[in-house]
Amino acid sequence: MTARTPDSARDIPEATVARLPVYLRALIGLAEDGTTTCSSEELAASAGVNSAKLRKDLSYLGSYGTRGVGYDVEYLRYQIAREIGVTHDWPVVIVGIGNLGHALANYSGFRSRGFRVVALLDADPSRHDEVVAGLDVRSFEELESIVTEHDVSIGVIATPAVAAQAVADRMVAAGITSILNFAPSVLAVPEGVDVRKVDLSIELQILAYHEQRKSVGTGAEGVS
Amino acid sequence: MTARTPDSARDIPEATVARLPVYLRALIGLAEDGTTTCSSEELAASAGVNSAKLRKDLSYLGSYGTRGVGYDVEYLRYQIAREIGVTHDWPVVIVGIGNLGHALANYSGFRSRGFRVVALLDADPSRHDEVVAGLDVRSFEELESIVTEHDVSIGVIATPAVAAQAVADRMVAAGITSILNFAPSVLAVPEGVDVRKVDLSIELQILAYHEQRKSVGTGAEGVS
DNA sequence: CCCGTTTTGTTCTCCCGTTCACAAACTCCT
DNA sequence: AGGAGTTTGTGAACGGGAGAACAAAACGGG
Ligand SMILES: NC(=O)c1ccc[n+]([C@@H]2O[C@H](COP(=O)([O-])OP(=O)(O)OC[C@H]3O[C@@H](n4cnc5c(N)ncnc54)[C@H](O)[C@@H]3O)[C@@H](O)[C@H]2O)c1
Ligand SMILES: NC(=O)c1ccc[n+]([C@@H]2O[C@H](COP(=O)([O-])OP(=O)(O)OC[C@H]3O[C@@H](n4cnc5c(N)ncnc54)[C@H](O)[C@@H]3O)[C@@H](O)[C@H]2O)c1
Repeated sequence: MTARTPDSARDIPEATVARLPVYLRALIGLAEDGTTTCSSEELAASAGVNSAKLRKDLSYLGSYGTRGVGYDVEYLRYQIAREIGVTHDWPVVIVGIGNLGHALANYSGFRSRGFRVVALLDADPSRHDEVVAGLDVRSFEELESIVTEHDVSIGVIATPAVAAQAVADRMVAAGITSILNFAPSVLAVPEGVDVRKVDLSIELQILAYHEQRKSVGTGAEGVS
Repeated sequence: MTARTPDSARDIPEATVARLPVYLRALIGLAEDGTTTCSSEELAASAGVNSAKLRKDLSYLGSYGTRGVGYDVEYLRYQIAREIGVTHDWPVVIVGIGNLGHALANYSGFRSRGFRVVALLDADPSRHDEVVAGLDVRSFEELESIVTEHDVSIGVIATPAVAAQAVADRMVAAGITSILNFAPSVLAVPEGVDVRKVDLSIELQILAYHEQRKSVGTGAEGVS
């Protein structure tokens, strides 16, 4: 049975969870523009969604708005950040410091959005001399000690596809419970470990599918 | 009743479209292993999905299997590739050749999966000397002529977020109708233009949310 | 040639997510 | 203070997708 959870721990729909970061980013943008209050309509426009959907999403977190007025930008921003869990930084390790790994290591958006890269690992010894974004590239063998030392629970895989499953297995064994996978491969992981994949080719192929259909439409298909 | 409409009756659900590239990749993997025939069960396992879902997805394309036998790997592979539209290469331009743009330009997966990078563009003149992955980095001003010359319909944005909307506008004006956006910003585009976004921070924050919930029992940090 | 086995293609049901529409709640103005 | 004007929060309808279950089709063995 599920443990009864005191007061928070309502279960937020997955689709809503996926949009909370978008709202958070929109709120940060509004705050930087000096906006202190916003309506659901304005925030929805900034986030690129329907305002009814936005309100329903926010209602899962609680009643943080004021009817007739709107939302306090700073307050809502904090509440969403707290709900997502990015009021403090999460330590992250990146494995596979090739083309993509370099870009990720140099990505400044990590720090500002609740994450801190604590180690860069690669299996290729010739990479171990290198310093990327102020961090040594270290041996993949150090994974376990680094995970333990920094209490890392999130790992990023940027190795070739053939190595991805083995890297994931090592990560899981070391105690990592969330994996972001950039390699184009299907990962098998135990229950309780979350995997999300980012796959450039799939995104492009989805675009290609729709693109192909657009050009078919130029020849009029007279149903109607 | 669906009459057998070999080319027209395509109303493929979006969720299915998003999985077709995964099936295609699984089939390529099977073919490389020398497998000539596979059941829906095997293919589903390779693709990491439920076999019923796989069969239903494939049924939208047509009846390409043989009952009691399974699917011919090469034949199904071709049919899916044709449906997605990657039997020939799509020309692609990448705008913003910074950290991420370099990685993308060097990514070999483009060629092998139905895409061909025809130009790398950047607004920064100091980058124009560079040659990346055998291509000159060219001025963003050349966008229109390149799009026209190569009949490009797909563009990739890898610029900072502040520049993304302006780049998208120029792309659309130049005739591009599909955009893959790596910048963390919401793009507004006209009807008929498809945008897909890849957002590292959002993926990590979704993982963080679930990670936070996992550790609810273990002594929360900073819960006030 | 016929029957049992295998596996597809499809139907049916359930669940999740989206959207509409509106009552409740708050502010401001007179 | 009271009413008019706003805007939130949510109940309900709707549509699409996931998964179980099964009938139809192909193959092989006797
Ligand atoms: N480059 C891109 O833009 C891009 C885009 C989309 C997807 N990807 C995918 O991301 C992955 C990495 O791409 P890349 O271009 O950086 O490749 P790359 O070959 O440049 O880098 C891979 C790195 O992983 C290291 N590595 C290999 N096996 C390892 C192991 N077992 N443990 C630890 N490290 C290991 C290699 O030493 C190398 O440094 C690939 O799977 C690729 O398909 C890349
Ligand atoms: N580096 C990563 O791993 C990573 C990960 C996720 C998202 N992103 C996002 O991808 C984008 C690029 O990241 P990056 O690290 O490569 O940044 P970067 O600063 O290294 O590169 C950006 C490039 O875009 C060019 N540019 C700026 N304005 C332009 C314009 N108007 N037209 C054409 N080119 C222009 C710049 O000259 C520069 O070369 C950013 O939006 C970033 O948030 C990067």
